[in-house]
Amino acid sequence: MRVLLVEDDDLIAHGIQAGLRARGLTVDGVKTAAQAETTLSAVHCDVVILDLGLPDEDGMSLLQRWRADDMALPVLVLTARDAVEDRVAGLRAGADDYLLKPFDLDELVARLHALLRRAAGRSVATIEQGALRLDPERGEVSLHGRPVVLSRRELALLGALLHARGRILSVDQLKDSLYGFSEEIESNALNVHIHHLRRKLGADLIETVRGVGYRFNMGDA
Amino acid sequence: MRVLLVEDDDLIAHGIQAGLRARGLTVDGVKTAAQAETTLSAVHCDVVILDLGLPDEDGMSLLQRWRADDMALPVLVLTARDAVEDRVAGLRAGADDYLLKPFDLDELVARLHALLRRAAGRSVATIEQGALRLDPERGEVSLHGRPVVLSRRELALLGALLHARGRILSVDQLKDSLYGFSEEIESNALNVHIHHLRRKLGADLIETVRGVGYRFNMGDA
DNA sequence: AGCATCGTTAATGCAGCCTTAATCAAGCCT
DNA sequence: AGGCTTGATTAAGGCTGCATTAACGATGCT
Repeated sequence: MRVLLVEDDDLIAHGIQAGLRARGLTVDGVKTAAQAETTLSAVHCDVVILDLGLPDEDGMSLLQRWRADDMALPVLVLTARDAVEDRVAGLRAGADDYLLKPFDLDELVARLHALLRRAAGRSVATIEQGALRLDPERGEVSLHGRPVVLSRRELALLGALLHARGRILSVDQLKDSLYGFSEEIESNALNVHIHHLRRKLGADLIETVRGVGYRFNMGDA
Repeated sequence: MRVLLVEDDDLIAHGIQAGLRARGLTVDGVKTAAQAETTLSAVHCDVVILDLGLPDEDGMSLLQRWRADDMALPVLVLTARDAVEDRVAGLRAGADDYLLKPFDLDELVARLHALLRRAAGRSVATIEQGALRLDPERGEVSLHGRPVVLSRRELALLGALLHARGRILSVDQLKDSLYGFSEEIESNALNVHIHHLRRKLGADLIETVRGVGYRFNMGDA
């Protein structure tokens, strides 16, 4: 899952990025509304975290513009102000959720996952597919009821594949989902992670489509 | 299916070509309006992807000229994101579809297939003929309900034959459909692919018309 | 600081696909 | 019937892409 973080305060931005990355989310951080727009038009993101106090444009008006343009991405608004009317105005401007600063990182993560869930049309926190169960929020996976320990990258990869619900994802698409703008990779690392996932979950769960990409095998219940 | 890609940016062009080829489409890439015209007059194509920002002539005027000349080929226009009015103008100038850059490759492929479908007068995504079913977009084939795995060339060949709806296609026509301008072949490779197709689908589906070519046998349900 | 785990890189091996080419079968002609 | 042309069949080789493994470096934990 890839998150765009729009936050001009370096300290806060850094903290959020570290926290989210540690929990397996991919984060692109930008500091201005203009950069946010550029990034969104260039890469695929799943959710936006938007601080309202930006240097170049008020976050609220940016959000309103997005919604006017039919930008459907879930947006979580961060606001320092404790004014109640800000909250109302934020939601009215099209925010899907909001959080007052200072906030608890765990709470932010929980709300992000809730937004992602809602955007995917799921009502429960876990994704089940056949004998596999994934709880993205807690980072827990089980197969046939037995817990399986996955690393950060493996979790992100499995999440992306499951999220695609059996559609084929190219290596580039998977890379987009696993690696932020600032951490591109050169090698076949993704290949290796696929291999590790297969070793832990069984070779048949992830299917190779030669010349195109990979897909999660939904075939067997 | 053969696609003419008119795009001057090497990076974008290369990405599109790789993606389309991986999905079994044949692509000829050119960089200028002049080359596009030359190519179109020389070889048969099924659809054109046209970037509006060309070095020698504005894509829009090129398109208008084509339409004035009764060029009926489906054209998908690529345009930069910010030019909303371009979209309107593009459609008015005769584009059959448009896509904003940057775009998702899957979306491009989906729209191309939609255009091809529309041009062929089909409303559904799959082609059914007797016990055979082909989904060109997903690259899936089934015979008597059982899935059959075909390679890239086999898919392209079967697609061309089905697209012709029982008309005879000469070996040269089939080659045109399978191989782009830059990848001509010398040998009887096409013969071999015909053989493989017959082995997988049954010998009677593809009929040989001696001295002329091949045709898909529509006779038997 | 030392240890452990994870992630990336890079090298190697394997498999599938495509083409080539050689041989075989079948029409067609004289 | 015999030879010639055209297509069918099969095997072999190369290429490409993916799988696999090992090693190195980074990071975090104790």
